[in-house]
Amino acid sequence: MSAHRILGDRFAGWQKLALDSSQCPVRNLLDRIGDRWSLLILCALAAEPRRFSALARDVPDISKRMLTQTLRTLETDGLVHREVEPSIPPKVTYSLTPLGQSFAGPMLGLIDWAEANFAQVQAARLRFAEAARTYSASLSAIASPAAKPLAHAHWKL
Amino acid sequence: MSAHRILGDRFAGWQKLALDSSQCPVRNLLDRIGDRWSLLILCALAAEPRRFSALARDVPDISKRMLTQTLRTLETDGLVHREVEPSIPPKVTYSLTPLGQSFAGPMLGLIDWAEANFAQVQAARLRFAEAARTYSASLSAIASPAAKPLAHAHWKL
DNA sequence: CTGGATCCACTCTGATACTG
DNA sequence: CAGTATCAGAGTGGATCCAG
Repeated sequence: MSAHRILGDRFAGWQKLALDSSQCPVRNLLDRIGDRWSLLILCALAAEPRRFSALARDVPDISKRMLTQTLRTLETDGLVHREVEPSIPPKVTYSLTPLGQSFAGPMLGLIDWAEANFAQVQAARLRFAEAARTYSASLSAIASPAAKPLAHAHWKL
Repeated sequence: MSAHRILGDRFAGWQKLALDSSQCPVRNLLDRIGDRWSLLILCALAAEPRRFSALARDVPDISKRMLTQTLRTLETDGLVHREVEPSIPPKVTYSLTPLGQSFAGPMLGLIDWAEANFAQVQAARLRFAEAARTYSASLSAIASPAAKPLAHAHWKL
């Protein structure tokens, strides 16, 4: 039985719960990793535990604000451990918890798919853009001669 | 070799590309599935091809606006196929493309993890909330007697 | 060094009304 | 039925300045 059939069967069971976002595991998960930075930080920490400033360097273009915020959320959810060494200046080291490491498997699956199929996605986008261009060109080509023939035009596209 | 180590090794290779969001497969993928509805719609379509109004019924609380927009994006990326039957009233059926079906595997991995570990995440949140409550209580307890002792207090937490 | 606080711009989303 | 158009509100992320 293929994966997409299993997935479909699974879906039916959610419909009652999905109404309540806080009770749906999938919605909850997406609220966390669906942002711009969580996955990237998780990947960085999977490589090795890092200090705050090391993360700021290695995760491109993230601001301190978002780094702090994202780390705090991941810590709250038990995916990341925060270790404070009370020296001056302070050293704070972040690492993956066992729970965080267990997430690496599914995450890797997702990443593999993304890398393997990115070219196809890009190709699909190009096809779509080309189709839209051709369509609008055909529209403007017949715009002057007649006005009414355009009715329902997009139904037939 | 464990998944989180492999993931870490992978991360190093991105750092040059991750600067350019449009060239990073992972960033691109997140831009799509990171929203509220894409994954839910993909799951619904994995069960079986559906018409627009059927999707609107089965995906809880989605507005027509977001349904249209999300489907269009998924179609642009080549994950969803849009079939128009030019009758009156029109019938539009959406289904997964082969590319969309191939995504079901990684997606299922993610969902399995979410369902298996949701309880742990919730527990972690409770622990965190409790810790915060205890901490702020201890703060207010010593707030009156002395003002200075609070310095660096959160370092020691 | 590791953040917290504030202000601002932008995006995402939903509600409503209209069209072919 | 299957959308599109427009508006308004909430949420998100960034820049900057400040503090322990």
